[in-house]
Amino acid sequence: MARTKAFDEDRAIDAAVDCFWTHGYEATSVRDLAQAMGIGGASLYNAYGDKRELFVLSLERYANRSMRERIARIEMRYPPRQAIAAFLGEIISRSANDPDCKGCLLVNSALDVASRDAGLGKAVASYLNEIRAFFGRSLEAGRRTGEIAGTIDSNVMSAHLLGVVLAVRVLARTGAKRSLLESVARPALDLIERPAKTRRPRKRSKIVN
Amino acid sequence: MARTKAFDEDRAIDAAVDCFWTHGYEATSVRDLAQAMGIGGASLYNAYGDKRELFVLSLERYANRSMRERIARIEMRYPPRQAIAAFLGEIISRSANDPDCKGCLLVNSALDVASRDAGLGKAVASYLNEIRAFFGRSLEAGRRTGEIAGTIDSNVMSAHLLGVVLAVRVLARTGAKRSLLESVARPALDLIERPAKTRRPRKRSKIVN
DNA sequence: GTTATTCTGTAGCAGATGTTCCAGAATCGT
DNA sequence: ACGATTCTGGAACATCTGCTACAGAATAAC
Repeated sequence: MARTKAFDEDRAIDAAVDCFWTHGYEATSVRDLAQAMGIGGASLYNAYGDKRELFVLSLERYANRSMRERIARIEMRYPPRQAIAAFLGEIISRSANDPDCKGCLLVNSALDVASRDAGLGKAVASYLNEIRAFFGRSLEAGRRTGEIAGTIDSNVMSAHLLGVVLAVRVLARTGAKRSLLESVARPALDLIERPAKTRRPRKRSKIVN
Repeated sequence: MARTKAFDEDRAIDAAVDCFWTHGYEATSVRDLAQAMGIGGASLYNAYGDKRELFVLSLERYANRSMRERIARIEMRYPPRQAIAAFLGEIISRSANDPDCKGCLLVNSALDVASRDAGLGKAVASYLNEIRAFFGRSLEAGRRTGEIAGTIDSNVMSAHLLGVVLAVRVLARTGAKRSLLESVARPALDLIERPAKTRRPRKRSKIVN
């Protein structure tokens, strides 16, 4: 027994994600948001309560549609070691073909807003930890199948791989070339290749796109 | 034949650095700056011209007093491979004992402002490249002295090491624990240890503080 | 001491910020 | 058709933004 909303909430959130992603939290005004979402300011406050609450929703939406989707898709499609390479390769490709230098919303937020808002900081850290957990799972699975050397500590290496992701996304935001991004990742990929017991020609893992 | 400035320009710039460092470019207002610097708004504009110009000066000041000082000091004091370990160790220590989660002004700026201002973006990228150059020099020198394996490509590895620095500083800003930061760096440090030609017990390089 | 020049505090500008208020429009159950 | 309830556009709020105008204070050369 009430008037129905005249806008698609999902599309609206996607527009909000895009705003925050491109310009950051502080530099995105509520009016920018409302215009991009195609609604008035009153509707925004009625539907989402607050700029900050809308940002929290946007983070969650981004995590679901971008990060978690990627992890699930890759984890399903590739065996463990290739999954790691595919993940890094995809991040690098995304970052290299990123004319607006948007980078990753989660990483951007980590530096932009997480330090000033403890709650958001915890949320961001938790999202980043999901990436680390993916690497951890893949490393353990790879060790079981023998794709990955048993000498590798998956707790340590998963943190290192998360670090590679962060570094790539930071450099991408400064407009770095693809070759630099690949150099950042290359040694980490080499590390998780099964080291030959007997000397044989080093085969470099192709970065999957 | 004119009135002298009533404030210490160096101290004032340091205060500005601190503001930008803690709160970022956008979230630091000219009034915040003026108050922290202990001067009036008019003096600020008279002496530095602009908020953006003051930021450029602050970046340079920070680079000189923090990054370049560290590089010069470490490069002078340690042999190549230890210099790399010492640099990473110092970054980690700084980041672990950073109650305000300030991180690194250059890295913060890379995400905060570099994407919206091409000029600042180039400046930040250039500063970051100085870190990479330091790693490159150290790797080459280490190869000459035999501390570092000749199989290591210093162009690739220097980018990777820069990546570790970036990752540590990003994670530090989200309040990560020291153990996580050390995990991020550990595999990179292991990589630049001279690999034994004959099997012998792996010795881990201590992270120099 | 005069004078030219530079500095400094205060006040103010126009515009943007996050948020709220309110009258009216649209919907649903009855 | 009615009433209760929810949504919507626009105007308005107080505050903040970067920046400037201006009058006066402090200096250094003469």
